[in-house]
Amino acid sequence: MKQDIKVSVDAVVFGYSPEEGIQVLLIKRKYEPFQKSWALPGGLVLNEESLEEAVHRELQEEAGIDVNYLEQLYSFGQPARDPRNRVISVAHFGLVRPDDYQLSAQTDAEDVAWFSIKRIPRLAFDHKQIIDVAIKRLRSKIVYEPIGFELLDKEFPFSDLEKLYQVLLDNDLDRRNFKKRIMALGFLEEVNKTLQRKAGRPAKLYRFNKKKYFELKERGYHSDLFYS
Amino acid sequence: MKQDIKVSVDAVVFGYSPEEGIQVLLIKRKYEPFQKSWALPGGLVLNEESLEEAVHRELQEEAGIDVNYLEQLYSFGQPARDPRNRVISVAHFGLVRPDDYQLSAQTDAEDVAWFSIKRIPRLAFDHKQIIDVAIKRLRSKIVYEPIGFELLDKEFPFSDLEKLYQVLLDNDLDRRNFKKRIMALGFLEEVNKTLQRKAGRPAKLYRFNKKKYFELKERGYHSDLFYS
DNA sequence: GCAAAAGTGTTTATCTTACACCCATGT
DNA sequence: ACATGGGTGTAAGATAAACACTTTTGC
Repeated sequence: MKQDIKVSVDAVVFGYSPEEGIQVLLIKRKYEPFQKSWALPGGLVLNEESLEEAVHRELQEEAGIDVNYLEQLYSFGQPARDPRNRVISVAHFGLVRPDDYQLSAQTDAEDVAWFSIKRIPRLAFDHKQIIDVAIKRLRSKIVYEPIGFELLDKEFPFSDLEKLYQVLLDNDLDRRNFKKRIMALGFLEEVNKTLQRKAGRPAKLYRFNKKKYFELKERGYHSDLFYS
Repeated sequence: MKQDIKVSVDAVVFGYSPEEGIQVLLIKRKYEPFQKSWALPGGLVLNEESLEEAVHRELQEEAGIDVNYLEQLYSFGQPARDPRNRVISVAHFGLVRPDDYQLSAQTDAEDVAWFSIKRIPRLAFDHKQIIDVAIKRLRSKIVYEPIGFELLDKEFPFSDLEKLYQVLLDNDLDRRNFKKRIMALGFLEEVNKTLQRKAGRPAKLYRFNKKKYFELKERGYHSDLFYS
């Protein structure tokens, strides 16, 4: 009757680009079970490392990336979720700017790639479910915490932010009202540059001032970004 | 280098009474480590049971109660949180009407009791931290989901709900505005009874209509109970 | 000069807040 | 009759929503 359960971590890492929308990072498994299936990066926790450390290590080992935002998502522990042994997975949720890294399959993975969340292949284990939970978390979190910025370039045109919110919340939002609301929050600042991506008028660039955000937050200031 | 980590569940079960405020269920440990310390009910997950089942079982075994609301809270996995082996605890968050049960220490616990969250004794392991996270979750969740009703009698005077929200959010709320908002949500219904607890005019009793709530929720209806 | 994307204010409607007195009961 | 807790509406202020034309660039 001795307990025989293993503990792993998995990471749902989201990226974004105005062309591809929201993407998720997947690896192709090198070994059984689910050999050659796409799956979330992750693996067993080592005896001496924290859960977070395990996630960072696995992301490094399997995909060669380093997220700039990470939080715990949920622990998945159904007895039958792994066909071999019982494995409880502490799933995490991460955000990264895809352009910051060149993906490279490392030791444990045969391949790594970004997939649009609209076209996710069949996945190993219960990883599809985990992604669904993560997407829900992303959608709900983005309305009350400024995590969207972690997905955009450090300096970005305002329209990127607009598109990100539209893609995530898929409601048409009024550009003028959106800008008013965001600017009223007080932590977005204009940098003195412009960017032109294709045609059209060049866009001013903006930057998320994280320090200012935390100052405002400290002062008991609270405001949802959107109520809709 | 084989993984040597155990998996446990712990439960932060909240109760409420208008006199005592928010209370948390604790047990006094029978065995080492932390023998005779107060601690959260919980214990190792069995090989064949789900995490939720483990929580229900432990609550039954240690305190003789059955919660009517339960959700996963967070997994605590710092390598040093248990002095013996490494144990990862999947903490849960539960709500119960204290009057529904007579607490009774069972096999693994020497004692069980409710403690006001204002007077929590020194606890075993990192359980104080876990409770802090749970309180935060309770406070934040009660503003956007009607979980408060799980803490009140099935039929309750409106003032109980008022007091619950005041205690939790500790802001003075306007009784008239509060009632308007709650009633506008459309899932609280008057039952045709009154209750008199001490002096004063007898209070009408109300009931949370869970079915109506889920109907409204299905229809894409969303509304925060409070923004403050 | 026209297509493409960025930039920008005002008015109206809705929602939130502030506020105070009367009612029904027990003692 | 008074103390205790329960019940109730309205007006002012704040916030969100609706709405469309001009600007700057590349081709």
